[in-house]
Amino acid sequence: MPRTPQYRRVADDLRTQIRSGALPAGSQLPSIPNLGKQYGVSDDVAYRAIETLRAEGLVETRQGTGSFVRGFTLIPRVSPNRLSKAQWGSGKAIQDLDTGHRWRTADVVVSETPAPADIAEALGVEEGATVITRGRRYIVDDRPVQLATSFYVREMVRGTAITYTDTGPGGSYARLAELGYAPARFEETVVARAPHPDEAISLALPKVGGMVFHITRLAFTKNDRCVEVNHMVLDAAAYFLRYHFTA
Amino acid sequence: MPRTPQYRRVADDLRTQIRSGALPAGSQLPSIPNLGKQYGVSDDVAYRAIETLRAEGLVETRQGTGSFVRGFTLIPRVSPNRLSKAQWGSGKAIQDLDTGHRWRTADVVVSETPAPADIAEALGVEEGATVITRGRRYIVDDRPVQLATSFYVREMVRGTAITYTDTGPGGSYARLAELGYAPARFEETVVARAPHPDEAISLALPKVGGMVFHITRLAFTKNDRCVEVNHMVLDAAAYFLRYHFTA
DNA sequence: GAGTGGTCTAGACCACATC
DNA sequence: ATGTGGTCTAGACCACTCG
Repeated sequence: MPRTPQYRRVADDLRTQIRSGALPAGSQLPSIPNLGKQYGVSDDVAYRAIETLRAEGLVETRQGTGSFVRGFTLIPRVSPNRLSKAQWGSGKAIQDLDTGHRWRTADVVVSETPAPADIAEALGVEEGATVITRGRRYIVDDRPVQLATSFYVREMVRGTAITYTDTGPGGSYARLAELGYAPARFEETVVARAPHPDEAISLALPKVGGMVFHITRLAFTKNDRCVEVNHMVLDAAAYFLRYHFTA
Repeated sequence: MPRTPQYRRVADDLRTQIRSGALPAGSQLPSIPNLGKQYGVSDDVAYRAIETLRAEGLVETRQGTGSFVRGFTLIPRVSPNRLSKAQWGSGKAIQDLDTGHRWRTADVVVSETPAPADIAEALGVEEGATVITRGRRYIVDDRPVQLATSFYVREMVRGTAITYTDTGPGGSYARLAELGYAPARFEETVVARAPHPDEAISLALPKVGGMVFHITRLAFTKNDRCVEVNHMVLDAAAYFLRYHFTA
């Protein structure tokens, strides 16, 4: 008869209170010393109980302030729609489609770097060849939720607005289309993994238990030329992904 | 100057050894007491270092035996292909496509249950109406990696092979097609979350730090009738997902 | 039985946020 | 200054696995 550990008992009890609504979203949990007293356990056990809930994405902690019940609204990311030609063909930014949230981008940085092996292979250039990279961070409702880095073949995009921090109406796909490289199809690869330390900082993830979606998207022209590689790292607790396809 | 905690130093060092190949896949890590002595920290700190690596999916622990470096081969799950009509139209099982691994299913259980709200809404029946469920577990290379439960409208499939444990050549989609309900398009919704306790057991996930993909797939006929809801729970450390779509 | 992982305590100390 | 989270120790005890 494997008796359930104390930290689990505490976590289970708090989880029940959260799900039942007794502890509504945004409300503050009892402090760690208080939890310890309430349940008759040591502070360390109370800490680990909260750590467990944090790993489950139910609770969010602010240093020196307290732990709070998180809201559950996941951001939809509906793939075929957001990349449809109708979108970027007419000046709309991709993220305008992901409804009901206040978007903004930050820390846009464009640079030239040698291509890592996987990027080079996808883009069809030599490993170490110079490629253009566009990095940026997406912030939704004041919460950093996504990092993205796009890679382009330098000769293809040199001197266009893709190399500016503002790519202009319709974004980079509209610019690629103007160059005769309109994306026709996409391939996305999704893995879930723990964040790297720098990603954990940029996305304000908890030190333990945070997870990210790592999505790699390749954009191909109708001639099957790969014209963009986009590496995205999303806070997995903030998003759901939706895909459509036919039989 | 935020000095890095000890358990992190230990974890970082082990992680480096793993990535560098000094600790190859399958090899055993030093025991917790030994780690503590080596790094001059308490056993508890050594434990938490290993706990961190486990949360990152790098290490796997067997009770009373030791901790071991995990392998990295992810199972591909390529969605449009595996559900193409050509597949189930001609007697092939879906998983035959996911190459290079030894598949088998286990614990197939068919039953009739009252429909939960979300299922009922998707299938277009009353909440609580009786639906057919098909649960099963997928095992790859002797490792349980996926749970799946499909839901069907009872009146639609009663008396067909869908209600048997073996659905016959081409599987349930072939049977639906024979009934005039051939799936024409699919919608998949992906979230990453911590496993429920029962899922953690069925998938043999670590008690802390394990993550699952929860994928909900709806199958629609060409008349936009939803004929199947499929809930899948995948060990997120075992899979990568791939999707194709057009602009 | 000996070695392994897993849980727990009491108390200590640090870092951070708020007043 | 006080209260919050976060890390650490030394030692204890339990459960599991293997020989």
